Amino acid sequence: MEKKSILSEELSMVESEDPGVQPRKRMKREDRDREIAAAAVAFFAEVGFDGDTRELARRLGVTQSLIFRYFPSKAALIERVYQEVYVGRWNPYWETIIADRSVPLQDRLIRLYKDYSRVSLTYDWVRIFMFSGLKGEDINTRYLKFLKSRILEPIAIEIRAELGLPTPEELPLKIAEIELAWGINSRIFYLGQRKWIFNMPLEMDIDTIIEYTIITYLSGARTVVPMLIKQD
Amino acid sequence: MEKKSILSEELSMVESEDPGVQPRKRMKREDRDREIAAAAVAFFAEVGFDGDTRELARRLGVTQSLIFRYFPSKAALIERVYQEVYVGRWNPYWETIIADRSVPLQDRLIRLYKDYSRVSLTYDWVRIFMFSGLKGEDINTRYLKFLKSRILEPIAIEIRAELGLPTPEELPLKIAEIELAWGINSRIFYLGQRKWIFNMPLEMDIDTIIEYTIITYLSGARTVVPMLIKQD
DNA sequence: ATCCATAGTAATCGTTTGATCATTAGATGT
DNA sequence: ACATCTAATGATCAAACGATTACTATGGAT
Repeated sequence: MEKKSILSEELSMVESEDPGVQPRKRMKREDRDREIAAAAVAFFAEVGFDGDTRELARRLGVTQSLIFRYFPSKAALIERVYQEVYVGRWNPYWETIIADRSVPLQDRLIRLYKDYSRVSLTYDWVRIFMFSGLKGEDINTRYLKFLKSRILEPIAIEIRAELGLPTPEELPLKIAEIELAWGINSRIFYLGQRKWIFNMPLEMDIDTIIEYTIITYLSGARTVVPMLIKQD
Repeated sequence: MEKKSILSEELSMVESEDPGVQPRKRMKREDRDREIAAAAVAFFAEVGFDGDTRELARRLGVTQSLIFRYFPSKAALIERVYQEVYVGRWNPYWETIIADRSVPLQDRLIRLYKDYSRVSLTYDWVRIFMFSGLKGEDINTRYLKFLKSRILEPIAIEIRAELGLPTPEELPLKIAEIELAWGINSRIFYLGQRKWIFNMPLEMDIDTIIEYTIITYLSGARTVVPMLIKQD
């Protein structure tokens, strides 16, 4: 692919064979580390975790062996990608929005999901999430369990309060109530899948869809939740 | 892996090294073709399309080269998998359920999605759909466009009728109305993802969740649809 | 019983890919 | 200007993988 003659230094001022050939940048260990990690997120999000390290190196403008001087193995690099995406992008603020009863529930949910979608409806996030899930990584399971306890169950609790129904202390949350909250989440996440995986461009503004989604669900909840908490 | 001494024929009656070693089955071309295709669906659903043909052959109990005697390339085999899954499993009956106004809309939708879920919420289907989507195949886009025209838009039309609102001829369907139908679909499909990709076992019966989902959506639709068709 | 079309195999080729290691060169302190 | 530390390179290995080809053996027709 790339020719490197012995005369290359004589030609160094003239050579412009490739637009992306820097002479050889020497970066601080920490900076290069972050650069590789960031590029790996974008690269694996695009082609999946079977993407080869040579192509990743090419996009970084470095040699393939350099990647292995920063990460002991490809698996370790992928582990780092998970850290960047799952751990690094969680915003604890989301958890506080839900519980703030000085704001109407509908407004809270709309604000929450508009904000959440800024992170979880990005190209990188949606695709990494699916690639790692399909790979069988348990980090997805852990993430969703975390999401369930920090977002979905709180939503179910707030719907109880909104409808003037018993608190979870008085009457434990039914599984079906949590399923309802899963419903909101699945609706939103699927928008990202349509856009970033299935190549079905959304014909509406995402924020507007989120508004309709929340309104629809709250309206549905008013009918369904009183009904389902009466059952055994 | 597999030892084959010159004496193997002498031992042929005694040898039981592997439970799965048949002497060498000679099948009719058409049967073997279908067998390979079926095994390929299950295999690629499990490991993704980067799964190697040697492993697939091992599971079939044949040599790797045999696969290439039935399919000119791995890409052709994958194409066959798409045919099996996308084309082969669509049931035109679904389209007729929706339009049957002798049955209450809620019942029609529940019946439709219970039946649809028997196909599209299987291990193979969910995973093949995601793997091919992530691979960038346009068959997913085509499938979803088909689904939109055959299922989602009809649902939006029936909701209009149910609520005594103008027909699409009188007032064209709004994008937001179709989005609502996407909402039902995403909710259902996500159940399959939780179960078959994210390893989050569902704590409720799928059929029951489908019932609640339809009820919730119809209830939400009663509130939202009259609201959104009034807008410009 | 024999023939023969063809289902199936074994061996092998050329790439691709993760990983290793000896060597080169860029920045920093003195 | 020089020495030194180490970031970065280039060459290479071994295993994995898609694909090809020459050969083997099975079962139905005669």
